[in-house]
Amino acid sequence: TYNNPRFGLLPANGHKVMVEYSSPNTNKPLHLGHLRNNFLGWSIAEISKAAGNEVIKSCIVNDRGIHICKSMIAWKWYGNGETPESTGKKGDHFVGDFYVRFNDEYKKEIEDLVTQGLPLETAEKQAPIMLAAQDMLVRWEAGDADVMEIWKTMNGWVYEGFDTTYKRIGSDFDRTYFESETYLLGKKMVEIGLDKKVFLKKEDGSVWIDLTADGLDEKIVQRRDGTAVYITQDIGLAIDKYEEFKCDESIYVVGDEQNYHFKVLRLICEKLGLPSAAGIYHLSYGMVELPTGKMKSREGTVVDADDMVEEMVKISADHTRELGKVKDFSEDELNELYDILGLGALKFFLLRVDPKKKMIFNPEESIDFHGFTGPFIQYTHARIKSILRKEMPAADGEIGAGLLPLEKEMLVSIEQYSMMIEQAVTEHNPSVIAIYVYQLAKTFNSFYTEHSVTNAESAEKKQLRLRICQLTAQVIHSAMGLLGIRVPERM
RNA sequence: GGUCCCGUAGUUCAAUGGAUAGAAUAGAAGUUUCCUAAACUUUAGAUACAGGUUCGAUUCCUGUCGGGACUACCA
Repeated sequence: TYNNPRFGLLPANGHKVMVEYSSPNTNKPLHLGHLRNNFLGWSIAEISKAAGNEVIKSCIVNDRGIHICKSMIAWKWYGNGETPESTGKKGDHFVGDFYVRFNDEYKKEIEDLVTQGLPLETAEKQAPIMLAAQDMLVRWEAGDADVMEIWKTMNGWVYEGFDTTYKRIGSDFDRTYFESETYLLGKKMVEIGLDKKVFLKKEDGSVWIDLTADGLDEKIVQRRDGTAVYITQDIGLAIDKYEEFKCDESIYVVGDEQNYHFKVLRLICEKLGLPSAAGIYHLSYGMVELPTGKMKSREGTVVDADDMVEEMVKISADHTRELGKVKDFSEDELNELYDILGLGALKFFLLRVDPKKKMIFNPEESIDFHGFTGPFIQYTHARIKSILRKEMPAADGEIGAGLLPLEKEMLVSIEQYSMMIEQAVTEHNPSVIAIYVYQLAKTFNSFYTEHSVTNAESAEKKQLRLRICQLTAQVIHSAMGLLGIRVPERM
């Protein structure tokens, strides 16, 4: 029979898993790379839930550090009291512009110093704007009131911008951590590590760990001036997270450029004897690159996340209007459809490839709406729904004899769904789901062309095919849901 | 210099050491009196190079060439 299908509802694995993703910096807006990160993290979390795990989605906001001080100094020196409101800019873009400004001014200052006869290296260290940023970081860690006020104000602007973007792309978190809250615990661990002789203090006061015995180098964990570096806060965060949730596994969705960082982090946690060490898993995903190479914010070659989303929605709107199939939709219904299609195309594009591999995005060629794409699958769903609006299958039924090849293929394909979820969760790989649901839709389209449902040869055939339609629509809806992609009733 | 990753149709992506290396797109040729042609059908097109292990290599090993990441008192 074909009743009571299992839509990936696997017996509970019973693991408690934390998925950490997004990890934005509060000195610049999100870009295409963040979108891949967000979609991956969100999807991995949902797939893990479907496999029966308890999942906590978390985000670590890198809200402190020298890079944050850079945009703060630039705003203080060149901002003239401007705000996002006064300029009409989105908060994260507003602050990001000052980060760019810092680098421009820094570059100028270096050039000036070099023409004055200083060697480049010295010039880089002595440029006034850089010294000011470093000084500001020290004052930040000391809790200087003026610095804290600028910091809170500017970060507030950025969070407003991020919230808008997250809402737009459907990203959400159960728990948000702030580096400004975890770095102190990290610094405390530096003290403990020194006592345990895991870390060593050099003559100038900087603190290091010697990992040469593990095939790595020496790694700094605290600066000469006593301020924390990136890894310091990550040590604190690992403890914080474990204390709060006691997860079996902590998946960090972070780019492969940080492979070394996570090797070091895990080693340090092990050497400090932290119980969280064993569960650290770095889901190392490949960078999104342009045909010209890596995206670099300093060279203005980043693809902005907000722009990207709006571009995709616009293309889907143009395309929909051109086809003219939903002329009876209201303004709101149309806008919702454009969002569903535009974001669907974008998410599917980023999730259909193996996370481990870097991928190339060519801004000259817009993301496709035909073939191995989100809209292809969404279209298949809409077509099925069109049939089911006319008639639903009876509650029960038998497959009957004389199953045609495409009918059989559909039933087999539908059955495979739960296996695919299992594979996807084991491999931490949403592309398994994307490839599967594409194959399912593709097979359905052949089936649809070959066999009529409403005008089937017999009443039994009609029932069977209606049932196939219903099951296929349900699997598409569910599988696309695991990728964070909605499917329309009509398009 | 050291460590690691990558190189598959014009392009973007697939292939636990196994059969004729799969898709999509761009190209060529077709399919709408009948459930939505964002679809379907047909066609042409690729493993960087040279060795080695193996009954068998896109996959494993060595070398060459080409590309990238990391090796920061950046995050």
